[in-house]
Amino acid sequence: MNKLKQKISEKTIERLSIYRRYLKDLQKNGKDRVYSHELAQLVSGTAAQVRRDLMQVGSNGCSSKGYEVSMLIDEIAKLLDCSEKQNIALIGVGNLGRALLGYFSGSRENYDIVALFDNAPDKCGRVICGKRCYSMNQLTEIVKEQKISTAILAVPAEAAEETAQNLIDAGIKAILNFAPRHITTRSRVFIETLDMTKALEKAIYFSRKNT
Amino acid sequence: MNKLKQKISEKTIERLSIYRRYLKDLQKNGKDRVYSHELAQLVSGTAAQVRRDLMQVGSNGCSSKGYEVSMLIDEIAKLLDCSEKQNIALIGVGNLGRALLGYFSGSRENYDIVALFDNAPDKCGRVICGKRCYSMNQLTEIVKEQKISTAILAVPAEAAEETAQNLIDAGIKAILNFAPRHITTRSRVFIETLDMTKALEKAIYFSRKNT
DNA sequence: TTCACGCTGTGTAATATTTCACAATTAAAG
DNA sequence: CTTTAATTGTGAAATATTACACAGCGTGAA
Repeated sequence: MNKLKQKISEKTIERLSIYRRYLKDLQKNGKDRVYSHELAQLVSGTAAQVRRDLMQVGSNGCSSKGYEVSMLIDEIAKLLDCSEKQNIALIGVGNLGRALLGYFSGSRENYDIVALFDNAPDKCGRVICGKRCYSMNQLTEIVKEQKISTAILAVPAEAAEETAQNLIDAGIKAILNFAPRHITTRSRVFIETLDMTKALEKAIYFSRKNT
Repeated sequence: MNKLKQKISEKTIERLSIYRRYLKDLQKNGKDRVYSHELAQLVSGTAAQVRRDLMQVGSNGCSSKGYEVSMLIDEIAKLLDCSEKQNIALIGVGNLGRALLGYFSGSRENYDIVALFDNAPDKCGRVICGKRCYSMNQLTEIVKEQKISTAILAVPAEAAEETAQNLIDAGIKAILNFAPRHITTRSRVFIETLDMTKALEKAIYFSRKNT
């Protein structure tokens, strides 16, 4: 029934994350069923697209009653989440880094920032927002010790590439990069860049085109 | 020569922004020519793709010498930038908002954050990082007064949709949304959502899939 | 000049992603 | 039970995006 291991596209993974967040809201509000066209609005997509996405998680929609919210959440979790909680490192504890620390701290079930890294002497050694800050030369050690799989990179642009390489060398498997640099690597590490400058310039461009 | 007004895709606009940032670096370093395959590395793309992108800005590449850096920068600016500097509003002056304010302040030539908005009484009325913070009910007034075209939305998820609607009503033409909510609207306003939670969950997912 | 090389510009092919459209299924009403 | 209305799952079409491949041109060397 479940066609095992057809690779799921990045776009679908992104949408699944969005669906799940909304489904959890629905659950909180006591709604226990949902239709594909309701989810479609969330991503400015079509109902058919939603159904295709959900098929890939082994969907269990019911004709004319839609999908069961709690089951969908479970199915998506089975796909997106690892069985054990994922440990995340935050690299760079400047203004942006601290904001991200606050943003990602709290009620996350399946991942958590467990270590900070920064070379500034006034930061490393300290505990910031409840997390210990280490210097970069402890990276490999801590990554191993805490089984950290993923890093959030919030260092200045000039330091991004070198730092990313250090992360890769330390055994990190994925990087969420906030520095305005697209990082290239020949390794199999997954790098997702959230380029805020690019996004703002794009928004400014289309502010004039969408009359 | 320049085939007027074939619509340029969002993806191309994003890449152009990235090319330009790199080109400015090259210029600073005294390099005055660049090949399409050099730019291709930046976006993990192919040389052909870069050449297609550059064609759309009216490219002027020269066989066997590549593109002239300063001319490319000018051509891209002619496409991406407006003639006058764009005024930006930042909505939500929490931790993330302040970090974004720092991030986007400084040496930007073609846009600038000129006004902050937040309803917290300890913030509105004050000047933060050199920018005045207003309360949300002054929005329409200030947007008109300062000719603000674009807003950066950094409010909590619960407030995102309502605030976005207020922005649209006030005449904003584009929104860069940092709240973890996908905002739907029937208006022609351009909305770009930078969904950090989605991005992190995606990174975590692929940290396990990329062997 | 002539040749060889390397790069651009672009038609065409290939791939990825989304949408359409409809048979099958379920629920509910009569 | 039969009919009606609504929704799912999915093949096939449509669209969007990327990559290939090569003609043509400029450059530099002989």
